[in-house]
Amino acid sequence: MKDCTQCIIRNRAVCVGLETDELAVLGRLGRKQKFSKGQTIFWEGDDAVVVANVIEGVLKVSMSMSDGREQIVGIVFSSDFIGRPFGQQSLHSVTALTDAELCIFSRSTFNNFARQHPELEHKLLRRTLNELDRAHEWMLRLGKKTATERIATLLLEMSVRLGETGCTVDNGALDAFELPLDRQQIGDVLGLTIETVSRQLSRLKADGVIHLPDRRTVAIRDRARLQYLSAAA
Amino acid sequence: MKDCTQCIIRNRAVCVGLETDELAVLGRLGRKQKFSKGQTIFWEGDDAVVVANVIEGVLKVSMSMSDGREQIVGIVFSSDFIGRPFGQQSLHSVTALTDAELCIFSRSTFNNFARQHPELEHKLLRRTLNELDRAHEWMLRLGKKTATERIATLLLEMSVRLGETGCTVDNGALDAFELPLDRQQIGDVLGLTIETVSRQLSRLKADGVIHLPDRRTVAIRDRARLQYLSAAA
DNA sequence: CGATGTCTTGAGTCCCGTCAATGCACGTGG
DNA sequence: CCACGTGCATTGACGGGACTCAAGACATCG
Repeated sequence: MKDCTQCIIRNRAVCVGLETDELAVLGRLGRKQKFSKGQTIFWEGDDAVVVANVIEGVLKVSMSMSDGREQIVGIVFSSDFIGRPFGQQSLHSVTALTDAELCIFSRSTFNNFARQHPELEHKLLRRTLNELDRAHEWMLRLGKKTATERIATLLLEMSVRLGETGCTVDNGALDAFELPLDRQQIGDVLGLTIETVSRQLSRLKADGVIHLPDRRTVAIRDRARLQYLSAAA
Repeated sequence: MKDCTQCIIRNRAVCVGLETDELAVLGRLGRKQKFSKGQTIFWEGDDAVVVANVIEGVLKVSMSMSDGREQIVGIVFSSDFIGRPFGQQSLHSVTALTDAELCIFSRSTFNNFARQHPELEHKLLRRTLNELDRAHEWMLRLGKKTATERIATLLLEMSVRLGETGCTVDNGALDAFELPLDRQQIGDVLGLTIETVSRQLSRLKADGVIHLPDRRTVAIRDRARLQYLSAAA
């Protein structure tokens, strides 16, 4: 990596707040790498050898059971951080849902650098606390919500998070967007089967709440109603 | 707080690693406070004004929806940390499941102290990462597991975590323990109704996997089978 | 134009939720 | 000591929402 100061996620990733010279050091420790849609960055159970910043793209974080059931426990976007610093094994896999570009560090290298740069650890802490909040909200969804509520909640969240991925901070929720997930993956996020997902989406479409121009595209036609259906806490 | 060096969670809480003099400063910033079973430390939606270490007791971390549905998103034990540093609002409530004693700090005071003590922030980061791992495992449970699997998993986890609460690190899983949760709360952890919980427990008892001497006590008679039923990932 | 993978739709089933009654432990007061 | 009330927990009957199984529609690509 030649010049982190020009990085498009410079102001949003964990590296924000580092001095120019520190950034230069960090830059020399990492490398950029591209992954294509469907590629897995690392597997559940692997020794957690790498951590990374997401420069571009959308990736899923997932866990699975021995019989093959899979749960997606997180979706990460541009400027998010992946991997498990200060740990031995990663409990989850990370897979690219779209073509993606990452800024990769070996875990031990990153650990060492982080321990010498409290500002970086602080940013990482804040980020992890936010992730924990989000995980808790997902647990509420999975534990207590109906299929319709789950779908509505996910659509709203995707419209917000996909809207955030631009460089500015304050661009609002999108009314139309392309889902980076197929039906199976939506099911794996929400704890539903592919058929239930499909039926729920069809119903929302029939009710005029959303429009589905093609398999991957969602257009929100009645955001207020979708919000109501999501039973927002 | 007079003397943190004598604290029973001295070697397990986030304060581990602080020098004696730093510990003395931190000690003056906090105060010990007792809560009785059922008392709520802070509410979801409140301004997050306090954070705390759990000295003694078991507490639940929960979120709820406007219509009253409640999901327990975490259970915390002795030496765990509660509250939301570096945030404005707490997204969850924390309530004592047993009589408990906490070491409480105002959030802003703690934030300031933490920012000046990277070692403390580091410990907090590790702890938060562990919590995130645990949250992910819970998501897998809630999203993909059957009622039987969820109950079995919870019983095993409780047997382990209740076994850890002693001062030494390496005491193993307990074969008999008192649940700090009533049936409703078990349901709120697992995303099940009270009746389903009851039926599942009765069935495990009838099958000889566990024994239920009284409402709150669980004795594991066949751990291997319980492990099998939990469909451990 | 088939071949393939993904999505949708339908029919039937089952697990869990709902509603309701009963059981059990504990406490209080007659 | 027993009658009674209260709070949980258990158990049963029933219904519904999501899963399962299976077929059909649709798009993409060779």
